[in-house]
Amino acid sequence: MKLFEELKWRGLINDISSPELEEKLNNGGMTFYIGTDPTGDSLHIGHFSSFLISKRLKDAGHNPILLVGGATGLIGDPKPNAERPIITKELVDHNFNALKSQAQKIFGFEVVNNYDWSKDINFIDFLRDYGKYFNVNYMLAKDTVQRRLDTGITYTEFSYMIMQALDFLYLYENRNCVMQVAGQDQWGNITAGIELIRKKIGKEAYAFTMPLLTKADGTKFGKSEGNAIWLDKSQTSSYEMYQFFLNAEDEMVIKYLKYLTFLTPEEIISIEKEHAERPELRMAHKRLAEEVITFLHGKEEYVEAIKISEILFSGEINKLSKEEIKTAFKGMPFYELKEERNIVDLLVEAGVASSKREAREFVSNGAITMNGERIENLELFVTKDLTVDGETIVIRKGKKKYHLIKTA
RNA sequence: GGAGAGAUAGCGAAGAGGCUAAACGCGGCAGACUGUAAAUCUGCUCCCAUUGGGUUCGAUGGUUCGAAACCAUCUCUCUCCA
Repeated sequence: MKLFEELKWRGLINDISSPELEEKLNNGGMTFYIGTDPTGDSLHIGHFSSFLISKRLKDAGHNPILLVGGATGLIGDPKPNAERPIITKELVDHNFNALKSQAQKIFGFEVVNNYDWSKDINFIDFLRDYGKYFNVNYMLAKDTVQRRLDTGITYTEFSYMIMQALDFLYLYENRNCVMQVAGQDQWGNITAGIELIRKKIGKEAYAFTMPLLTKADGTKFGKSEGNAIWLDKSQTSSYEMYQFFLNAEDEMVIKYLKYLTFLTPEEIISIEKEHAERPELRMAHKRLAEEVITFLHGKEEYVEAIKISEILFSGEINKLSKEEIKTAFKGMPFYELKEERNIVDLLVEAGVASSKREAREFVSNGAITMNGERIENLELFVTKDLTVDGETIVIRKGKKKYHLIKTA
């Protein structure tokens, strides 16, 4: 399978700037860029899918540049319904450095910052040298702007696409970067760039976008119990990530395999077949988790994640040895129990519940187990005698959320 | 600058003086059923509390026994006009 055909098969191509891109992609040798804004200080699973595509292109002989938007991050990409709050330069700076080091560590990409070439453009030159190439009517027609016309959009965010177009132009002229790859929501910004390059220097630039990865119900992919899945294992442990993929909806799992792994089409097709026959075994989910965790955290972490999962879901925590407990919960944050506590107070203090009211609700619902045993007594007094190994109490809320209590 | 409309809990959206801690929908969190899935059903979802209490409806003042609702001023948003 040639590169383009494979990308298409994986469902990674949403829009494409021109038909001749197919051949160019297959031939290799293009320098391209993919961008993200430093709105947070860590990469999450959403970045992962788009950065992986860069890796795929790199492996096929293209040359990726990762742009982290130190300048565009100061402006804000228009969201569908609301203006973004402006964030401080210090924060953007901090986020930039964090994302840069993560991206280099995980993917090994060259990282550039659009602040470097945007910061010195003065307003008059900007209007004379670039503003003349943007027709407001054309800008208004963009989807990102259209959607904001009745809720309002400031000049600042309206200008975002110009900044992104300037980036493309700059990289084209200075780095011979002829292609941009991004999520489908960037299409408007990208075509603004292609247009600028054509008008200002008379050159042809290319781009394609990938569909945004969603869950089966169309909502955002990459959240678990309200928390984002981060790529850094200190923020999202391998165990949590394993659980995230294992819990993925059946109807999406094959799509995720295509998006998020380097398994060959043949392998994925055979997994799909197996999954269709025995969905309850969740072979596809397990393979997905294996591929992603191994790529991000390494084989050892993956093995560890499985081990922890098996122990926790066997429900027989009280049968574990001290050593096994240690292994299972290695690296998991814990709450230190200093003195004896009523169960309700403990749940709040340990962060299991957010208020006593909620803590009572959990207990009366039967959502709380302690060392594998369901707690239903609101008056229960938690003492050292309740530890499973002399120092640890394992609290489970609901089916999947675990908390550790250690006694001093 | 002028004329209208609006601002309600995480979001959307009712409410037009006491029955309102505020309908309904979404989202979120639990429970049941399952395969640690989906769908479905049930409960919870401002804060603290065992009954009960405390703070809310853009902001600040006021009218009233009593205001999210009425009045005044202010802030912000949208639509239209020049």
